[in-house]
Amino acid sequence: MNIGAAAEATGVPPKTIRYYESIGLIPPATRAENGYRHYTGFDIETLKFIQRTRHLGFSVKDVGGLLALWHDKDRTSASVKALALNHISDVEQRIQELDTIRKTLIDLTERCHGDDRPECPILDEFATSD
Amino acid sequence: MNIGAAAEATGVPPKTIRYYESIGLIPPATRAENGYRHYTGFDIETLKFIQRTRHLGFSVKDVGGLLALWHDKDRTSASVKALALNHISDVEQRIQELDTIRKTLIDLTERCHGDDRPECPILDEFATSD
DNA sequence: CCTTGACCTTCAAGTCACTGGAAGCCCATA
DNA sequence: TATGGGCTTCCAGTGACTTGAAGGTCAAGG
Repeated sequence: MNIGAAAEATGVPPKTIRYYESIGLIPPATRAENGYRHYTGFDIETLKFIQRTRHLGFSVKDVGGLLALWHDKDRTSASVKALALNHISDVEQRIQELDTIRKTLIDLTERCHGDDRPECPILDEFATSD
Repeated sequence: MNIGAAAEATGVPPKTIRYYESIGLIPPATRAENGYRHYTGFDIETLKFIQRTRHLGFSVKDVGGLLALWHDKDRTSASVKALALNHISDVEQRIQELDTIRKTLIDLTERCHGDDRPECPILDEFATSD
C-alpha cells in the first residue's frame, strides 16, 4: 500500500502521515525500491488508532502515550483510565467555558435590535469599563 | 502609562500588546523620549475591549471587525449582531462536538476496571477496526 | 558613584498540529 | 511519447501568542 491508499484506508491525509512520521509518532515507513513509503496491516491499524484518538480530542502527545500503552502488554488498565479521565476533565472544563460564553452572547444578542441604527448593547457591553 | 502599567490595567500582557501592535490590531503606540511605549485613556479602553471580546472567544480577526464597528458611527446594529450570531453558532457547534466526545469517553471509562491488569476496553475501542 | 533589579526595547525562534506550495522523480495509460 | 497522477523532499504559513536572548533605561540603596 502506498501512502495515498493508506490515507484512503485510514482517513489520515498523506501530508499528515508524513508529519506523524517526522515527529516520531509513528516509526519510519518501510520503503519500496523506488523510494515510495509502503504500508501494511499493522501500520494501517496504527493509523486508524491515531485517527480515532485524535478525533476524540487527545493531543498528539497523549496519542503517543496511548500508543505506548497499547503496545505495552504489562500496562495497567488504571494507567489508561487515568489518561482518559484526565482528558474528560479537560473536555468538561472547555464545555463549561464555552457554555458561559454562549450564555453571555445570547443575552447580548437578545438585547440588540439588529436594525439599521447604530445603537448596540453588544458593543456597549464590550466597551464598558466595568 | 508604560506598557507594564497598561498590561496591569487591562489584563493584556506586555508581550501580547506588542504582538497586537505588530499585526496591526491596534495602531502603533506613541513613544516617550526614551523609546518606551506610552498609553493613555483611549488606548486602555481599546485594550480592555479587545480583552473582553477575546475572552468571549472571538478570533483576533473578528475582534478587528468589532473594533472597526465600534469606531464607525454609521454602523448598523444588525452588522454587529450578525457577527455575534455567527460566533454563537460556532460556539454551539464546538460544544456539540465536545459533548459527543465527552459522552463517548465517559462510556468507555465506565466500562474500564482501572486496576492493575492490562485488559482495557478503552484501548480495545481505540484499536477496533469497526 | 556604583550597583542592583525591575523595567523597557528588538528580533528570532518555539508552540501545536497540521496545511500548502514548489521542484522534481516515478509510473501507467492513450 | 506525452500526459496526468502519485510520490519524494523541503520550506513556509496558519493562529495567537510565548519564550528567550541581548541589550538600553531608570530609580533606589549602599
